[in-house]
Amino acid sequence: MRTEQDVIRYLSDYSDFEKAVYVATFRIPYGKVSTYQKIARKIGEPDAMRAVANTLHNNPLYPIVPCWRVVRSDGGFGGEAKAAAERRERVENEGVPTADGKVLMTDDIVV
DNA sequence: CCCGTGACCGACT
DNA sequence: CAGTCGGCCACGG
Repeated sequence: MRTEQDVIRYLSDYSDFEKAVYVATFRIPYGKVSTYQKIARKIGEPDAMRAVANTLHNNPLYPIVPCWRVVRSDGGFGGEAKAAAERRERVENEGVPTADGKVLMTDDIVV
């Protein structure tokens, strides 16, 4: 369970949409982040950012698939407060700059 | 097939 | 600047 192929194999029972979401997220490099909207665009479903969020919420491959590296467009972390705080810590531990509980959405860290 | 749900977004009070 | 609102969408019941 390390390569992208492993991820796809594990998700064999999931929909193509879900596979695409997890694979795209799997590609986000350490120390960087992406947004629900960008992931949606990447997989060819520009208006499905909401569905992307739902999918990541049920991430069956945590922590193989780094879902915590996906944030809202404004750099904030959604979801339940406690869980959101954990994701924020993880992101900060990877060296991503934050302020006021939000990621500083600079072009050098947002993929 | 319709309906509710939700880790969203942008525009508009 | 904090809320609200309508639009969008995959998924499960």
